[in-house]
Amino acid sequence: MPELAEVERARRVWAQAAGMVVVRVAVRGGVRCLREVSAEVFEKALVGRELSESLAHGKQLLFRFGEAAWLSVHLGMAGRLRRDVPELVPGRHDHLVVYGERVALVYQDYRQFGRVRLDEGAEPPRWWRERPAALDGEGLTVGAMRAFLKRRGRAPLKAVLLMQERFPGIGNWMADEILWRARIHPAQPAGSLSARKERDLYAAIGEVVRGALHFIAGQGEDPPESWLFAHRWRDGGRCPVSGKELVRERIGGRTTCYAPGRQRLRE
DNA sequence: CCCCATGTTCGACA
DNA sequence: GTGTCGAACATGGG
Repeated sequence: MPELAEVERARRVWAQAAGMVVVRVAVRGGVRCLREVSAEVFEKALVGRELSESLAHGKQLLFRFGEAAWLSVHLGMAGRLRRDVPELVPGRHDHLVVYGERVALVYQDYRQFGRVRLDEGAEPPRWWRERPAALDGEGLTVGAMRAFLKRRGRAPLKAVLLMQERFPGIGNWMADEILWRARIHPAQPAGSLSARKERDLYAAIGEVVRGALHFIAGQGEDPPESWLFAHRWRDGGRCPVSGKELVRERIGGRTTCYAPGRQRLRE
């Protein structure tokens, strides 16, 4: 689930409990996603503190407890955040539960590709302060995008769009959606776009990001049938514009869906 | 049993 | 050093 819009949705789930005071923390020992942080460290940092801030950026989540404890969550491939009852007995995949009087905040992740960390300090951790420009609003400029594409000139665009250092929050389906909308073949080398195609790509990034946030984070529903999203995993799925059969192929190390004809490789 | 999965990282190799 | 690619991570579903 977790690309930028699902991550924002997850943020809102915990943010609903803003102000709750932590009474207890439960941690599953020895799980990969909690790595270096022990139960005692979580307890010491969180108990008695209130959930004071909830932030999301790209695929990163950051929750502040009290003044100086920062709990960060990356959902990996299968992580989810939920609220549950304060009597909750953690299930097999509930790796971290932060209990308040009236609610429990749960991090669950059956594949354990996610990651939870704890940082302390009056300011957000360094990695957060140095995060790349966001993709909604005016954060990413065409110039910055173009420079990045040139630097990764020979790599397929599909792979480049997945690079979080420049396109934070874009994942497999959003990258496909963006290229489909911009009518660019996913294997097109990043450095080979015409000025016009660069503008198309830039516009498509903005549209897909804003649309995904609107539908998924805002409304809590999937994007409409007019998006590639609704068709990409169906066998025999067809391009919602041309009606032609979609193709699935491995490009840039990931399964990629595109509409041949609409998205052609060019010189 | 085999293959696949909305992600990241690490080691091998050019 | 730079850049790319596949495997590995842990689990479940088809």
